[in-house]
Amino acid sequence: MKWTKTLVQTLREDPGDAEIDSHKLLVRAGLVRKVAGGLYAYLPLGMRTLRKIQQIVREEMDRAGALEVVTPVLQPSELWRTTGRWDTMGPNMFKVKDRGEHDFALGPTAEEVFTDLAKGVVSSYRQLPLTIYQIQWKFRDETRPRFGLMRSKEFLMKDAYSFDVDAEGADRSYWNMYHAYERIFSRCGLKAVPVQADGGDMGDSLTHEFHVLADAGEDGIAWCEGCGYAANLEKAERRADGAAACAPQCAAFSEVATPGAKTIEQVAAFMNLPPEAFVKSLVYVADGRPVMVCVPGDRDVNDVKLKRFLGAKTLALADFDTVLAATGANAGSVGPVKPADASLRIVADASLKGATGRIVGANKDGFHLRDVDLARDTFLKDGDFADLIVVKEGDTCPHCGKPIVIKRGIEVGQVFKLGTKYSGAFKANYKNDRLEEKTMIMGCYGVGVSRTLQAIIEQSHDANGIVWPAAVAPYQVVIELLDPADASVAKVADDLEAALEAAGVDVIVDDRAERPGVKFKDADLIGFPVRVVAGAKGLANGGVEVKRRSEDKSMTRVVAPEAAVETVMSLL
RNA sequence: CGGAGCGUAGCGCAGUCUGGUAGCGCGUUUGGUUCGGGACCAAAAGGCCGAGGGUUCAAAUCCCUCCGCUCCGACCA
Repeated sequence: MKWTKTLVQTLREDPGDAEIDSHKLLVRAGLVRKVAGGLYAYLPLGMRTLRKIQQIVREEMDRAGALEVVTPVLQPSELWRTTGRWDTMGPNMFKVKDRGEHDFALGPTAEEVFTDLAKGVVSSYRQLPLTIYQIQWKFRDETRPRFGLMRSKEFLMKDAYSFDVDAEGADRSYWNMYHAYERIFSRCGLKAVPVQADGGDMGDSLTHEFHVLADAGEDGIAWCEGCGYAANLEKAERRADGAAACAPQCAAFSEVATPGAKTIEQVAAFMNLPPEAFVKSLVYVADGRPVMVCVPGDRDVNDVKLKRFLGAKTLALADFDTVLAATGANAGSVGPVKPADASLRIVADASLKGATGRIVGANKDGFHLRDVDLARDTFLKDGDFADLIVVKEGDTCPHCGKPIVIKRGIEVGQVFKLGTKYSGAFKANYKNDRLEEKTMIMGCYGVGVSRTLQAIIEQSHDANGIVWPAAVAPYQVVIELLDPADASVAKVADDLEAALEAAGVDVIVDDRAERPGVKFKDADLIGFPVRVVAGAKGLANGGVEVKRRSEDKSMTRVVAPEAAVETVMSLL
């Protein structure tokens, strides 16, 4: 391909609305252009890379035995009502009506469609196990699209769904996809790590997210250098060491006036004590009933863990009136000792078990209690303690006891055991060999294709631009034809282009009448993995110059034009 | 959905406070000189100043309404 025959428009300056490097580079290198907030057009270079990632995904899915299909973007509301998600997905889903006032969704995912499809197509155990997938555009009405393709309203996603006769089969399907994902990301030149994640509405289901570690990542990941434990912060556990008792014996609790001090920070400053000396008490409403949660003063409640522990369907912080009614005080002065509502359920983080000598809210505005012994002064029982806080850097790894570090990650894929949540709702059954009706066991598996494109850039760039892994580069090789007007030099470039194309290499020839500096800058910005320079001066000095994008200029190899193909191939 | 900021040429921005008829850099086009890491000179094209309404002799500029975008937070398969 000749540069002048395709459409490459690079920008010298960063786009004003881009925040992170990969977003800036996507636009500057001419891969995408914004159409509107969260909506992007892919230009030829971006399209080529997107297709290469798709192709890798497709090949690995096929290799794993999954079958490609495609289902409509536009999905009838009936399917979503079957699982109740028409309502529970809420405003995240784009909803539209046809002229007959029938409701449709622009698919944000496709569990319903695929389950319904499998129900219609599968009737016998002989057809199972089955994994089907598609690569299709998905739509989410994001509250805040940001970071370019990372969080957009429309994105390309590969979603796969497995159907099995039993739990063991579902397990095999799960790990089959898990390993396919390892291959996909590895072939994309990405270091993606599987981390344990929360199953959301799916209960204790096994699920892993694949994350590309990057400072720009939106998810926090707890990471143990000791044993390799990796978990999304929503899920991450810690080993809670028992609280130390005060010595030799605790005084009875007493009231302290703390006028105007609402937050732990304020009370801690007022009493001149560290936040750890306090117990932070928050009132939530779980399935319509208020619940108080106690955590150490310097820690945050993990809503996901709390929701799971309470077995609640809905969970949110209580409003001020509810807090007042439950405790007798306004937020900022509430605590687990004698709340106004004596039947208020109280739970506490495991690290508070045995805690003594703590300061808690007095359930009376402007007052706190000191020297509180949780066992002595509250009705907390052993069963009310659980791991309920967000893991922090330095916490103890639950498996090996080493300290945990916190990293940031970009989620590029997730594998998920669904069980019978969807197949049950749709009565997606099959007949076993004894003519019994059985429900299929499902799993679902997603890869964010467009997001992966950006994650690759985020993980592989330098000050000059993108450094594409060869497998996903828009072109693997750029030939810098420095003297396009010189017929003999142009012929060298043409011959090399033809020879490389014959060898199956994607190559672009920069045949623009630009100065060399401009061409080099653009080549670095776009990040073609291998660069060949064909110039009159170089040819007079022995041949063409070959180097990798990732290499310093000093690594440049000068080779005779006839030998260039071999050199290039060895560098890819 | 709360808080903050911004909408002026394809891109990045100034001009707005203090109203007087539109500017800079990059990019684009033409000509010339250059030519191995984003050259220089000359000329040119390109704007309903986000939209609508109001004030005024006069509005990019002041006032009102709406829309869009970005950031922080909340939320998030």
